[in-house]
Amino acid sequence: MCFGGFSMEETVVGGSGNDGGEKSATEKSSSALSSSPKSSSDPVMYKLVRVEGDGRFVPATDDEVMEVEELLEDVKNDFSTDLEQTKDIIPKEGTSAHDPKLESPEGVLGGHCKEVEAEKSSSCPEEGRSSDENHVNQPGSAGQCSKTPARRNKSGKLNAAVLGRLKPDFSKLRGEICLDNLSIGELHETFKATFGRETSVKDKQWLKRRIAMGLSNSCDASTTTFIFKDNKLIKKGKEGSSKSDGSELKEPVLATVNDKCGKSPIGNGDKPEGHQILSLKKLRSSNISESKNEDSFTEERVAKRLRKPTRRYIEELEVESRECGGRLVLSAKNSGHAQLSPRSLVRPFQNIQSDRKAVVTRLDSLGGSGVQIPYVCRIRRGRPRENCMTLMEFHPSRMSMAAKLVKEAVEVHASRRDDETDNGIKDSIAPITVPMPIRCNPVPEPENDQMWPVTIPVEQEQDVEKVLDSSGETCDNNVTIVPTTKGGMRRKHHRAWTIAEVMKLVEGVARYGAGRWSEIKRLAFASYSYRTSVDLKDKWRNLLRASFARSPADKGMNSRKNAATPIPASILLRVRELAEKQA
DNA sequence: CTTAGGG
DNA sequence: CCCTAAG
Repeated sequence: MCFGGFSMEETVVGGSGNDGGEKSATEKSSSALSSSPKSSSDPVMYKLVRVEGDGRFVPATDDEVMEVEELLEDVKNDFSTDLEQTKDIIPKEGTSAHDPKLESPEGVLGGHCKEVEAEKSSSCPEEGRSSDENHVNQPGSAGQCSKTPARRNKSGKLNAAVLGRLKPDFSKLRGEICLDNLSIGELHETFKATFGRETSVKDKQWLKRRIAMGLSNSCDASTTTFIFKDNKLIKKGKEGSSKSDGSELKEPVLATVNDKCGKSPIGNGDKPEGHQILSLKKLRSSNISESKNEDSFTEERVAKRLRKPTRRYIEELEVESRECGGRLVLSAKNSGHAQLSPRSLVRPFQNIQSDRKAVVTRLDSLGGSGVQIPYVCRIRRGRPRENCMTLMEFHPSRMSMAAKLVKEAVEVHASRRDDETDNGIKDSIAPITVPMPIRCNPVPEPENDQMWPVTIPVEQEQDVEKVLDSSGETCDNNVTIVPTTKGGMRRKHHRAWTIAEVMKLVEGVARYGAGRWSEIKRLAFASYSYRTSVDLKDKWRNLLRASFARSPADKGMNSRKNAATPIPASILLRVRELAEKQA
């Protein structure tokens, strides 16, 4: 679980999001910092402190304490071991890990805790490992790559624990895992520990793949140099492809995955926005490679998937992910919220700010508004005009309503800008204001269907069309939901063609020729920003069909009530002429 | 991005 | 109407 990061230390950090520019964070520190790893049964006391920019610990305020209290309350019993490890996640100046557990022969774990600090600002895997040399005080530590994953998994486990109030079973995640030998129940446990959520899937194979991928999903598998073999991660390539050495494979099952990936996508401390975005890229790809097509998944496949999945693929993935308690960004985040606190839903934006790691966000600067929105893939690129009602109907999922609304708001915003550009209308756009309470009123006016108090210019052409539109089909309220295969749903916004539009289209075809759709759109359809060139083409196709089909004889179609714009025969005739002329 | 064609 | 493969 490399996103929706909600590890203990992060939670605490988030709880004190009152750093007014001052780089400070609140973290808890263990009063038993020096305790040995085996003393996990010892009573441990935790004190909430803020870490100032210089590393000093400052006692937390009462508010801060209260912020985290209930969280800790719920989980502290489960964290006898977790907290033990957390202490090494919380970097402390000059503290070196004495934990023998943390000093594996490879120095894998010993080094990483230092790196955490510097990782805050380190960069993307493709750019190579960040060379924040100043922080690595670990002589003879193993390759940098191997450190991070170890931490990641550790954090991942913490996340899982906090998110799902689950007791992570580290023994299952530590060391080599032979998923083959696990029973369904054990697989479920492992799954739980890996993803922080339950699963009811009984399919052993599926579980194994999920878990395997889950453990390796922190980066795009295609960029790794590891492959799966017998449910173990094996480094492929020159350096000992499948050493039976064992020592090399012990920890690596968890720790090797990120060879090239570098740092953990999980948030540490104050992360620059850029970092989040980069992480998200990884998240997306990992999501993609993680699920779907489970059946055709093979070991090598991890490294094989190079082609960027199509949008539809992603959508379907989203659906699937939802169905099985998905790990997709939003779903996962939301499920986490649901379990964490109902307040989350009430104040989504505060959460974004205070629990930055819990809500995967990106900074969106559409219209210069600079809104921080939950990261979602924009499925719609064209005309995202769905109003709230249809939206809600469409997404009965656990996807956070707030997230959806914000998403749509931004999309609408974006589309509006497109429209303006199309029409050459320039106007300043008011900053998006996202209402905290979720209220949606169906707005009939199509060009005003954004549900946000956003000031946006209205094209005057709309009024023109309203006049011309005999059928009164001006609003695209009629966004129908069409079922797709795979059981998913897809929005289909329909906007009936008016006679005026058809006439313009015919005229455009006559003038510019069929096929020059972009020309026609630009010159004859400048007013109708919602008609794309593809729409024109489709409509023309339909017109052709209609004109040729109906000309021989006006057959029984008449009885049918053609409420939707019965195209006048004259136009049809014209269409036929044009078609023959061009053919 | 545009066009063409399938769904 | 939507999606995608080709220019």
